[in-house]
Amino acid sequence: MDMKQRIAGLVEEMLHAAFPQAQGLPEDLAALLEVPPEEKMGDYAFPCFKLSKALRMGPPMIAKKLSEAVEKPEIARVECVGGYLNFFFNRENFARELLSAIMAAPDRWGSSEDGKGKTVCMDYSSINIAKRFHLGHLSTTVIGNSLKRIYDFQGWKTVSINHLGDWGTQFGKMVCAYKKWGDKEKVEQGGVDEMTRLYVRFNEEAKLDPALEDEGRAWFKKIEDGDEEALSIFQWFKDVTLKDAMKVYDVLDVRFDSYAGESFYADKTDRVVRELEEKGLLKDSDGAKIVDLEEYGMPPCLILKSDGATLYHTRDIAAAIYRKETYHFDESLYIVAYQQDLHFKQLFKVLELMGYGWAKDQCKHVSFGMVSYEGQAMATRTGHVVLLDELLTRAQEKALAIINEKSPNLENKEEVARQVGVGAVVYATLQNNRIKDIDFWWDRALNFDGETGPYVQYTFARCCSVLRKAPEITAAPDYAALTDDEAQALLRLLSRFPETVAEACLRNEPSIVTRATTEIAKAYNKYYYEHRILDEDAAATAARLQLTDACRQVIKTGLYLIGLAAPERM
RNA sequence: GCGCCCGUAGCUCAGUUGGAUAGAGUGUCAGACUCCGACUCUGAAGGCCGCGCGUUCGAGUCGCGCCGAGCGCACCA
Repeated sequence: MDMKQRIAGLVEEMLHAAFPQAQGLPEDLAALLEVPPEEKMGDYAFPCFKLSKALRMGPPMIAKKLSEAVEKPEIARVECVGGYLNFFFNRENFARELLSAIMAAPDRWGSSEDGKGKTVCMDYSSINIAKRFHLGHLSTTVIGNSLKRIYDFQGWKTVSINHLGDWGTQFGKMVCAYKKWGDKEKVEQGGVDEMTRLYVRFNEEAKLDPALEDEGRAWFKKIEDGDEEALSIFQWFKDVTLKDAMKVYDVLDVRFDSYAGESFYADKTDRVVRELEEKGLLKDSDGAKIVDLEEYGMPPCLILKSDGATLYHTRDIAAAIYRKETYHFDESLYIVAYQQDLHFKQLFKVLELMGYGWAKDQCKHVSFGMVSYEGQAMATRTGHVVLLDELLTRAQEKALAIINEKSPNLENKEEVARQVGVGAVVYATLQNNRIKDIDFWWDRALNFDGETGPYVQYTFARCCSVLRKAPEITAAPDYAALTDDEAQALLRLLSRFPETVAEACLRNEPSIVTRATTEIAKAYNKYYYEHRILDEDAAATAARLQLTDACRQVIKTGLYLIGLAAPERM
């Protein structure tokens, strides 16, 4: 049931019939087909401009010649407008075929086998140990989560990796501070906040007593060397941080296959350095070891500090190679803000220079915009931040207040409030192209009107409600009941959903799914408003219910793909 | 200074191998709906698509140059 392909086949037949002698015509006619800007112009349009040269004829004349060539039952009529050939579906036939195709496997509509046998690694969320989970981490987390679901739906094997930021001298200082002034109870209770307090105190005291710095570094060295005490404290810090983070991941319904972070690669960097050395890529520069990237127009990639310590790049090179060797990925995505564009360009180039050709076309930096708070950059130090658990909590409270007002008798209010409140936040994050910067304002974030997550969820609940109220119908659906403009507009959107999901996957752009799902919700609400679904005509009602059911299923899929729940009542 | 990215309605944004009269939401104003869920629907107003030049039958889309904003540019991650 791919109308686009069928129209393309039809155009080919028409071309043969009208111009049997023609040479040099385009191969892929489906790629030329367009969706007209307005519905009244038809369901698909074939622009004849590109044929003009080969046929030595003006586009309008070509359109006219073609339109005389063929008749088909699934096409009601063909119109020539300027250089366009506009196809109008046989509406009843379209409704019948499309709904049959969707209902054959409703929860799979939009899925594909494009990624069958292929593996994709995706690095996202990647939180730092001993730091609060704030708004700045939301984009990577929800974009990654959505892409995981989209790739999965397209048949890929997905490996989601939370590349923890758990390496660096600050952790030595933190352990040192804990040994000096820490309290087990307080850390258990206060979690990340208590660790931050210890770290801040360390830095303050180190200003007065510079010897502390050396002590902190010594503790990090102990972590590196696997000292039992240092390691156990550090591991405990990690556990406490992750426990906090898990609460947020649970609320968001986000899962990872791996938590191998920077420390995991600490013992894999020697090999990287050795390999770079052997391949003659390493150069000394001011006591540090670098890979010179000047001929590629980039600053050098720093591999070892002058004190011999590894760097971000070193561990990322090790991680990329490890992932390739462990998962044999066909694609490896890094869902990280655009600030790190250069970092990833350097990383991929160095891998390529090392002889890992796959880095060039399989590793991709999926970058996204920055988030600011009321026009200013967020800064933990000054307290100008939006903490994620606070945002999610407030959104849930707002949702609960609305539910108490509108649906006081709802059974599982708390759970629905979570789905709707969190849905509003996640939806807003995935609504625009990911490259766009986001400026956060509380009033906007907590507004559930207009094109929002709750609007789409509401439409889903409305579909469920109609289906619950429907009587048992044995009559076969009468698809002639779905030939009106509103039903057809909705059917068109449903029919294009599969190509939309495929495009979102190809472009690593969840917002495409967000918007397509919203369009379907809008079209359903308009249909619902203009037409009575349940009436005396059983066969017509059956058709309208099937449309409602198909719509419900596709909205549910769309919501799932961007990481939102679909409550049946709200 | 160099590099990357962005600039479309008051605001937030769609618009991708160049294609028909540039579209949504929001806000403003005006309406509809006694109903299968009023978190619904309709309409109006609102545009030198940052500016200029070029390529083309055709440019919001491609190229070049400018202007403006953001990000980045070696021992943090």
